[in-house]
Amino acid sequence: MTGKRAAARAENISAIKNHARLQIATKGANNLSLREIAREMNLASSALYRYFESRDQLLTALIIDAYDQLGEVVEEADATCSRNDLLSRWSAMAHAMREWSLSHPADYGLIFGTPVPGYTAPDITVEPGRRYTNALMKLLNDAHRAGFNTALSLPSTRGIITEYKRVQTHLGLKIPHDMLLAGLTAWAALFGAISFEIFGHVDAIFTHPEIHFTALVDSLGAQVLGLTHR
Amino acid sequence: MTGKRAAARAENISAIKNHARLQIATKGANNLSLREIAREMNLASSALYRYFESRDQLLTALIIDAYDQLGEVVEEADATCSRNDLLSRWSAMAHAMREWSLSHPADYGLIFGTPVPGYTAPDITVEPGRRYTNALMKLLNDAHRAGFNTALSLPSTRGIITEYKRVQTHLGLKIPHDMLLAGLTAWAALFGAISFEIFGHVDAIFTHPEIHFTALVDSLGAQVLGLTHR
DNA sequence: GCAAATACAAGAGCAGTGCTCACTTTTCAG
DNA sequence: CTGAAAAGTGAGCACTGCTCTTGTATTTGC
Repeated sequence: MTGKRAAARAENISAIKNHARLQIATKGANNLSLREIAREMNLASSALYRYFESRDQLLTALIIDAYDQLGEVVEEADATCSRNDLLSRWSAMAHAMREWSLSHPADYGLIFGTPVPGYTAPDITVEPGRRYTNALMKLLNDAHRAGFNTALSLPSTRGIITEYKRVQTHLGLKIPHDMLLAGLTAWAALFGAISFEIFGHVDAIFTHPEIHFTALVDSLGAQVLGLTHR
Repeated sequence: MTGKRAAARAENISAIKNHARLQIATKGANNLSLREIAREMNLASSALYRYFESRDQLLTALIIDAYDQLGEVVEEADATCSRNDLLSRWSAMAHAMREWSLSHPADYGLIFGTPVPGYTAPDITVEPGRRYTNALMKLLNDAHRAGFNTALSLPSTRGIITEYKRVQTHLGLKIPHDMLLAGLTAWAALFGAISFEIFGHVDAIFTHPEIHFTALVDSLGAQVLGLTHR
């Protein structure tokens, strides 16, 4: 089959993406300009449409890449830890996520920031989007199987039981509901903290955000596993 | 001073804002078009520049409005509760924030979503931006003065002590460091949860997000106040 | 009350955008 | 070697934010 051509095509696609990423990082996703990419690549603007159907499709490709990168980073961090050391695994994954986010703020904004009202992410994005969540879910499952019990208890109202049962089956989790709540809380706090930092809402508050982040992650981990801290 | 003219001006300004809000809600902040606003108002596009220097300035005005609305909603929710019922106050404020966010997703995205890289929010936005935070901070202070103690304890490393001292003075908080950590965690989890819901990251997971949200808020409140849940 | 100052509005125009289409050039397979 | 498919071109459409000049309405100082 094609040799020269396919190689050139793959190279062009990644070159376009790289230029796009740089533009998004410097001028924002709104100001991503296909024409400018074309200019930088010494190409007619219309030539780009041989590689991406539209601006939105380019963005979708970048979103998928970002999800994949994040997932890989998290999986790698998890893999470096001893399977039984659940606290370390959680901590490693959380810090890996923060560091990736800080070094790729534009990509982070792309996947966790304001979505375009009309634009519903294509189905192709859901699978890579689940990659990092799956790693966290596995950790929860492992924690349960290792015999950990969350400290907090949740009210057993009718509503929450049925709701969390659905969540369990949907996420493929077989853990007690209180642990599920603790896990979801940790998940929310993690992203809340990272988002605040990335989006510049705590610039004036912290001088060393990583110190606070470490404390936050440690206490969340201890809470999920039901350990009195230290 | 001016009578007819000033009234017309104020009316025009709010009319422009309303059109802008509608556009942002339906087509996203990126696709906000001054020309389209002008068309809808039967005005020349250049006439809008008598009211707002630029597109960015219009957005800034909307951001300030959004912060103010959010702050007001939170303050009102707080005011409906008995001063001593700290759990209810926390719960009321949290739910008020979620409900405002759900009914004003575009405004939420404007203030908590992906910022424009080059665009640093003008100083005018910081004061209204602190309004809702101040309400939460006051709650933390009141909780401390009422004698509550957070359950979790944090490691007293050199770094975190100096860092949190800075945070204390910056936020005007005189509370123990462990309570500060618990408060910041609750803050992050609250926004993480709301962001996930508004930005559509949990659409497939929850069928009744408010049920989970209630459980989340309750357990966070109990944790900050050092209560074993229920 | 009237003229001067001020605010408002209009419209043409500039440089930029995403995207399409007819067209030419390059590459690859049979 | 040839013909089809892929890649690249450039003009053009309808749109954008924003500026500048020109004309009109309103407010203000005298």
